[in-house]
Amino acid sequence: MNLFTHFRDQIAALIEERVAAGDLPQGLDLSRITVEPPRETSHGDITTNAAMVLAKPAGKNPRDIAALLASKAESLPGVTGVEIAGPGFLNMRLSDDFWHARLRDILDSGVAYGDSATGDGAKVNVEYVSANPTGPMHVGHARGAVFGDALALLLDKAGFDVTREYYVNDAGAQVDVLARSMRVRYLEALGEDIGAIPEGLYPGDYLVAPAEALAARDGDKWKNADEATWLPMMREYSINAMMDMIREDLAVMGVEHDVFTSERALVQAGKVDEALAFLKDQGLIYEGVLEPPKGKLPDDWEEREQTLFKATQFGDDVDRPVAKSDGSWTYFATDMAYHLDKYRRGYADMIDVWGADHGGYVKRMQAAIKALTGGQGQLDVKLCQMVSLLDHGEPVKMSKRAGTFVTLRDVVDNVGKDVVRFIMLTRKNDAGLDFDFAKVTEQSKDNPVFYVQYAHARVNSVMRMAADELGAETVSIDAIHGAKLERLSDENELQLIKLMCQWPRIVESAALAHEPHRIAFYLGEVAASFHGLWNKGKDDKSLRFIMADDVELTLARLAMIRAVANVIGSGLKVFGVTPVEEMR
RNA sequence: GGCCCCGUAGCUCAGCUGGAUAGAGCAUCGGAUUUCUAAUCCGACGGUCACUGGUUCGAAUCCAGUCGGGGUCACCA
Repeated sequence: MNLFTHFRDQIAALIEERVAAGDLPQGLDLSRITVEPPRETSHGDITTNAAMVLAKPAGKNPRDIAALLASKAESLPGVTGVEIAGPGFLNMRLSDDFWHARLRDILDSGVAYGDSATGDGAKVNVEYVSANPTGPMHVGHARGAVFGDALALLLDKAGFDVTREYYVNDAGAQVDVLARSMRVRYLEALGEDIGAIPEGLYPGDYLVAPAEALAARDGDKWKNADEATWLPMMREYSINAMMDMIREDLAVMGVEHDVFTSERALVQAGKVDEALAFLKDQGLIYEGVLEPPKGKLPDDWEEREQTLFKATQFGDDVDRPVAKSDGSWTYFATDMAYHLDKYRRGYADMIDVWGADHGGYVKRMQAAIKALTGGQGQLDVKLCQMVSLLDHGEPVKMSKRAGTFVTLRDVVDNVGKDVVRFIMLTRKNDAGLDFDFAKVTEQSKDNPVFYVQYAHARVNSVMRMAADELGAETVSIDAIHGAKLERLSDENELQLIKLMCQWPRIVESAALAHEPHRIAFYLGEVAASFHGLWNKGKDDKSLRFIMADDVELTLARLAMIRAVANVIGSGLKVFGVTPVEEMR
């Protein structure tokens, strides 16, 4: 239960009552009314802006409206006090019983706590990674991969029907380059002296193994074949080999897609012709000459007639070319067809995760979707900024040529997938991110992964200790679930419970905003609150979780920290991070 | 030059899509603790939310412009 939406509904009902009673006018718009936790805890447990929002349309003073609602709000179940404050806030205090009941909810739900029906089963398509199938994944891809994956998990938790998709860019010129590079390695595998890899081909040694496998499978069958014969074959073979490699890299990170869509297949199925024909029918495709960009002119600028899409009609800055001079489609054209395809598969809601260097591409894609779906489809593009790899504050040098190229695999092998995933999600997607090998593996509170994981481990540690001290029977799961939660009356304990009760609300807002990083900050808060309580037990022995002479109180406290583990476990699950039981 | 993102404490960043006196962690300073519950704890200092206007009951948040940083800019994906 999201208690904030719960009380929002209650407040809305109160308002309807006043409307029925004639105290407030008909037809008020209640959509802007919010119920949220006040920033200042002295203002109570929940607060609503209802009176202020309604003041103008109702033609009344906000404090008068607040007064109108206050007396009724006082008798709502769970509410123990109501105050009117400031310009017309309605602040409410909730009973300890109410909070204990919410704690019970957390215990009963386990890591499913926070699951929400907000999405109402609506279909959402999240496209992420979509790296070119021309080599292994590097760290730059990792952020988008983790972000997209966590966003998908988050939307899923919030009740959306999510599909994770990977768009395979296997139609452009670069896969021909890949095929040619593979052929060189193939000849090498057959024992030929290939010398240096020719300029313009991919020199990476990741092609060696698949080329050897090909030579082992087919022998010298392709050695003297015509290009027209070997090129398509090499292309297909290489793409498959690279995609296998990419899938493996992703699997190491725990990233799995539901659907892989091939650009080449789209083109071959005529989807691009179809999309373009549709636009042409609407008069949105024309032959024309673009103005040169304002300011400095590219040196190789020449006036050129091309086939253009009227993107300007849908909010873009210039019209965009859809065909190359050799007659093939531009990337944009096939991408239009791809997004139309997604829309037709039932995804009016689309999310694309791209690198920030593709920012200039957003407007045209959104313009295209507007045109292709008659305004019915929606695309939110999440741009991920660069990750700087550091070690003890010093940049890790990355150079393909020098061979110090850091692959995703290297990083995961070094620090583990859980650390990579968590750290990648500790910043907003559109902000840069430092990934310092030394820092992210440090066991200190400066390290957010450690801090959060440690809280989870500490809960389990206390559980083990309780079993030792009091006997496993005494503190069994059943005993904990049957605990007398009303024994939790300390202010700090109640604060921790209240914080945990925000989890459903955090899930919903993060999901709707497409911002998984909020979860990382929230988990940090829960961990801090829990560690804080634990530390208080050092000074004040009566606050320790395990009170040997008061089993009833111990069980209540164990229930509380069990809930902490549930909330943290639930959050880590959204991140695709495995909670640890123990740290040694 | 056009467009997009960013600008919040000395540093690294939050700020719940418009709420009340703008928060946290480092760092600095001042105390506590001399040990075990498992990787110390508490407090203080610190702000023109880049700037200027606008929208309204109310703006760090939305809009316009200015300044500064980054990205990007016609057949590469």
